[in-house]
Amino acid sequence: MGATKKEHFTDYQNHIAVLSKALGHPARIAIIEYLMSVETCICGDIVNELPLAQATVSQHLKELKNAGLIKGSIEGNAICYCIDEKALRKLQFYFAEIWKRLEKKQRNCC
Amino acid sequence: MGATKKEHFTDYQNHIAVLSKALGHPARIAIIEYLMSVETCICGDIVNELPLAQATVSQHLKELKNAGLIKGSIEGNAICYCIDEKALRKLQFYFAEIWKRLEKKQRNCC
DNA sequence: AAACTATATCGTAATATTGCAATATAAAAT
DNA sequence: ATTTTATATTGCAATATTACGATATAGTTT
Repeated sequence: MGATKKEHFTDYQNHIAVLSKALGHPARIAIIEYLMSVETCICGDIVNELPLAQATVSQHLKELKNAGLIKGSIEGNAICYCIDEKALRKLQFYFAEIWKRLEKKQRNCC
Repeated sequence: MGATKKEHFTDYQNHIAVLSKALGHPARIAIIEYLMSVETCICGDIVNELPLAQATVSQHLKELKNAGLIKGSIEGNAICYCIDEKALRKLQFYFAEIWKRLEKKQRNCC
């Protein structure tokens, strides 16, 4: 026990869960927001923007990358990280659809 | 170490992270989707809808409730769980705003 | 080449999550 | 009152996450 039973759920459910989980930490939300705030993706100093040790930030970046939320490429000395728009688009779409359905529903609820 | 350093981030970042984290498991995505699919919120048999033991489902429901994503009230013999629209609205808004900003941004990126 | 800079990885400790059997609780039905 | 039904809680094992110091890697600068 202890490991998530992914095999019982749909690919889509698992995918939304992976994306959500990756955003389930304030440091990673902060990273995404920082990446949004810089115009280009040549952004070397994410570490300096966060109140965490370099190793920790690197680990959070790795998780965001594994989930597909950011892309990284070597840019000389530094690494160029930037948002993967497709992933954020998927989340935007998912929650927009949910909201649409909730709005339509008649309110015979708690 | 090991515990999330929430105090270094904004309330909003922490809040979005809490909501995202709660959705960071396919079973909980499935629960939300099931609650959306039933018309009223008198929905007793969430356990039968999921491929997990009753205790596990109960725990996932508790987490969704703690995060504020669902509401529960006693409804005779069963418990009436239903989606807390406000929370899903917040997520919808958050990702819509992100998407808006991404669309506006000029694409001088990877 | 040696020093510097930026990032990744390793190792490890602390903590959290996941899953379930067993048990508890409490309303409903008999 | 006893049984049934629905849900919650407890206790525990397996696994995952979070955080960071130390170290590795690799490009840049001197």
